[in-house]
Amino acid sequence: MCTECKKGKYYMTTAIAYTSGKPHIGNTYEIVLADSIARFKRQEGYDVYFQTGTDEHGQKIQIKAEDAGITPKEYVDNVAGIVKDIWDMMHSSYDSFVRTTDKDHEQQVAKIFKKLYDQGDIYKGAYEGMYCTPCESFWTESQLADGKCPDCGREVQPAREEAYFFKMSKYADRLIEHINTHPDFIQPVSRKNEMMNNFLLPGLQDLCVSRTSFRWGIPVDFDPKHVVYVWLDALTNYITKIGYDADGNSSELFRKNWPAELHLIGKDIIRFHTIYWPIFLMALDLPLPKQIFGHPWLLQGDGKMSKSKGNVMYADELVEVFGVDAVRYFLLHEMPFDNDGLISWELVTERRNSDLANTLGNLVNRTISMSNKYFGGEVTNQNITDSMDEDLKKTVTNAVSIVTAKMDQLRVADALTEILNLFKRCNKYIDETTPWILAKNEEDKPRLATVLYNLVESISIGASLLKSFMPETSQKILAQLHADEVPYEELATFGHYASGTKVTDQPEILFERMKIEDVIAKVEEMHPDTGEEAQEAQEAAREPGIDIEAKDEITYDDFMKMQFQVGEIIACETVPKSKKLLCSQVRIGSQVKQIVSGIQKHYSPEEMVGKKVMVLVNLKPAKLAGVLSEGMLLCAENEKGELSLVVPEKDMPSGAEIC
RNA sequence: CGCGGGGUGGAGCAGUCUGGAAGCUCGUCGGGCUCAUAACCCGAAGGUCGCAAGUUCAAAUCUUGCCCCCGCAACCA
Repeated sequence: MCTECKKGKYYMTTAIAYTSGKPHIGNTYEIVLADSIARFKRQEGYDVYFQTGTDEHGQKIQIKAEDAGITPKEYVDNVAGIVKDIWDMMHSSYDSFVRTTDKDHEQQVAKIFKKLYDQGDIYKGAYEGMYCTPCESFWTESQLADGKCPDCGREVQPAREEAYFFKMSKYADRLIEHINTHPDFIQPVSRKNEMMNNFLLPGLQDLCVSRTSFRWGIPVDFDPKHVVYVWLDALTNYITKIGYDADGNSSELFRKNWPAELHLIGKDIIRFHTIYWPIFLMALDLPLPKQIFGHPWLLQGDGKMSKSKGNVMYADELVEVFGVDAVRYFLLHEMPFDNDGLISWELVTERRNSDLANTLGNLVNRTISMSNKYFGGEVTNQNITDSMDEDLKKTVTNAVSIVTAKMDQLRVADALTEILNLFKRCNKYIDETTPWILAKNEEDKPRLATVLYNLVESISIGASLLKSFMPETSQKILAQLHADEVPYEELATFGHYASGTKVTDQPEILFERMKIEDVIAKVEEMHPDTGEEAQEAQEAAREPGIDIEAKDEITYDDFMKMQFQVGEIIACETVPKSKKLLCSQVRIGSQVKQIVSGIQKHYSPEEMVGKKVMVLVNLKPAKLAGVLSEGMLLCAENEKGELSLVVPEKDMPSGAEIC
């Protein structure tokens, strides 16, 4: 037990990250958000237990591993390591990192499955529907497009797959009752109606909880050709990892911490957390979590960068350019409560400059310089007050209650804004009191000392409040001031800084201002090779307008690996599930290849037909939106992103080699 | 009618549930100041709140229709 914790326990979790690949900045957002909440709760005095982790089973991972020629376990070990590294790099203060391949988890999931089966909540049935073999997917009649697979457009066959199902309907009324009587259960509230109207009120369908079509999962012990399918495996991590035991021998940790106070998740998986998870818990006769917060997404904005690169933003690159706390600050500050947020290199740079370099960093720096300049660094409270001090003190001492109120509503961005307002108020105070004028008259020195004391004290309180959001920066500020962190309970009072203390005589700049051009240059340096088309460079050389990033030199042999031929488009149609893709049948010599291209915005299927175009023929085939693509049509792209197919200047026969 | 999100001064957003003087941050322009990281402080300009109709004394906010943008997960080939 935490003896210092006066406010009781607080168990919170993030969703576990799927280990199919390196998490991008949008995935990383969640852990930072969760971490700031966890740290703040600790600061408030709660006994926090904070769990995160990785979800490591499933067909996709099995396939990825096969492609990479390694075992699924090797594959997820690697990715889980990457995830953990990123979480650590962001200074996440989790208490526990669960992996769904952990033995204890796997054992409990198998036991839970058995228990639910024995008590009749899980039954054996069959998944019936139309099956598309290449896509390995079942579809209901209503999902089919013209009687064909909505993904790839191919024929489907009626099929049956044996599977276990969970009887959702049995618990639906109890869940509806719970949601109605616990208005805070689903956050933001707007999501609640969505769940009720779309899923609960129309009647819940039973959930398929096992699969036989792949092996990479937790086997159903009494029927080993099945593996437990995603949700019963993934969601249960919240209880298994803290020591739940289906046989009733749950650990101390579990008995103390369950039910969770907060599940923090992305808005895309709200349904699973607010419907299936509570019902699983009811079936296990466990209490439900207090609150589920479905946060919005962080989308990549369209800065200058993305056009030429199409690259994804990752936390490690952002940290390398901006530093951990600046990235944390951006993620937390920029993310609104129930709308999606935007991120781009430009936006982060601007935010960092204006808020962190100008408002905060410069404030700390100028305050310390003045203390050094006027008093040799010694900060003494002479108690020569003025009416203009009152407003400053009020802003500073009120901050904690406002921040706490915002945090209680999980309005982290608003909480941070409030702390920034405190620092802005300090900057204003400097202008109001004009210390450089006071410094000119010896008789004003006591007043000047008081002004600087008030500033140092205000900054100390602000830095203490900042601790949960930007731990490193908070620490650095306090260190430069030689101030102690102000305990949470005392943040609403003024005057903790020990009068007569000396601040550092060598202030370190907290956040250097950055130029957008420098940031972009640095980013481009990190992406020496994006594997884009070479002809873009030729295009750019001819037109005066466009320069693109230079790529590494290649050898003649490299070039000769690529086979280009003239292809004639003999048929073309849109790809049903996509808004950008066109699927063309391209005749190349005597054969016909199917090629998918992201050019729907620029060409209609009709105008494609009959064109003779440049085709990269020996590109490894891949599926786009479920449709097989066996090559690439070459296009030129201008700065607006407009595309033009590259065609031979004179008429050439289909199949002619381009070299 | 696949699902979902959105259209508010140059940029990013709040406000919409619970109608009642259109707000925040950044940028721009002007002024002030000089302790400081070309920073800080003050002021100003700038908006048919996507379009249309309706309800109302009153609509960004409620109703209906329409237009447009974006995302829907793994290198848009």
